[in-house]
Amino acid sequence: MAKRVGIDKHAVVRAAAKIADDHGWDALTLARVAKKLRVRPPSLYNHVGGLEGIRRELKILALRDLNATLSRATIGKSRDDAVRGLADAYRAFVKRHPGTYAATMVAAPKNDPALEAAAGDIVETILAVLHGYGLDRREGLHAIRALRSTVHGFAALEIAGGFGIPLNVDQSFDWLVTALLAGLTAACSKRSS
Amino acid sequence: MAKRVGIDKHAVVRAAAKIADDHGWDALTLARVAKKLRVRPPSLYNHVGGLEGIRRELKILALRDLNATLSRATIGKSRDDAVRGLADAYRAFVKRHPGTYAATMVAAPKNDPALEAAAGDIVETILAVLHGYGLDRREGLHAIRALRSTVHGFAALEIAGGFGIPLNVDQSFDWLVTALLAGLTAACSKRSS
DNA sequence: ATCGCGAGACTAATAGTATTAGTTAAATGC
DNA sequence: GCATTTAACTAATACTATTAGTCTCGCGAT
Repeated sequence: MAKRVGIDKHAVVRAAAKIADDHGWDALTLARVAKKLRVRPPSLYNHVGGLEGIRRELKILALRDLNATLSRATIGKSRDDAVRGLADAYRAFVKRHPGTYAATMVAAPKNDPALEAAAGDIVETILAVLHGYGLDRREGLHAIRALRSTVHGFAALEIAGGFGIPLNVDQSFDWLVTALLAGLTAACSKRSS
Repeated sequence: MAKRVGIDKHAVVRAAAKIADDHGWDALTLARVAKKLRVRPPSLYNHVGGLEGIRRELKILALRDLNATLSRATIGKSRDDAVRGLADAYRAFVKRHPGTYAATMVAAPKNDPALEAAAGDIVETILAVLHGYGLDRREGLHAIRALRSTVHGFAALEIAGGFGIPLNVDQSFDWLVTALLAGLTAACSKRSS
């Protein structure tokens, strides 16, 4: 028999990421991953916990990659510059890796330390970006949620084809981020008054 | 044989909506819909075009229901009041009908007049709400995208369990809408200057 | 009232999915 | 060099959607 093809967990997850990005989240099946790796589907169980396991691994990978991307996009910047850099990087990541990003949105079971750590790191990254606005912790958390909601919502609608009208999408995104920055500045000045 | 159970397309779609809302979008299968209607899966093909057909019908239903909800929430209001009413109604709809709402997010094939009409109606509704700000058409379309992105993003993250930190979610939503209103007002005054 | 036919249910069969159990051979460790 | 572990396999099970073909109920026309 053909033995020791030489795959490991990392190879499985990378193959899964490529399939999800190239053909959509729904195309991510064990059969397809196995085919790409030139292996029979049951063999994958030696490396990952079935389809659910692959999705979980992919989610962790996606959160880490996203965090790395966001961190890289904000070094040396502060306040509005940093927020714009973060927003642009976030949106670019989603457009570049739609399937991988979709993995971050699937509901996950509780008590998964690796997953929670990866998610928490992103919160930390965004919190650091917002630090320059001098918001207190409570306002900062509201602002994080607002920023995530805004960018996620726009990117999600964009890749779902939700923007049918022929109007420049980059400009719309810029408009949205500008509006949010105005709100952020307003919250900032309200606090300092 | 058991004949003439008495189901029609509408009954199928309603059953599908209930399943999606109660057990999640992924639980929407032909087998499950058939079971709920006390019918064998192939019988459903007499009323809808398979699973894809059910999803399409559900998407149309969802868009119409959402539009009706949004319209109802904004009558008699204008400007910030109307936007807040719209945002609250949108979020409430998503929380009340998560599966139905998920149907609105699935990619659909082009050239589907019923679908495009339903989607266009929502754009019209939001555009009417934004009319009070005196934005030109281009700004208005940017604002629509911003508003949709914002509310969709927040609601999507909320039902996906993306807000793990113990901080009042209603307050966060209010914070976000307020920030967006600040941006909207800023865009409005910039134009009138 | 009954005949005919279409609508709407059914059964059977196919193909694709994940998953588990049990097997075998290759690579690794002593 | 031998034993053990690892990683592949095959086979089988239980889902899923879907198509084809059948049957019968009920309605409309005669």
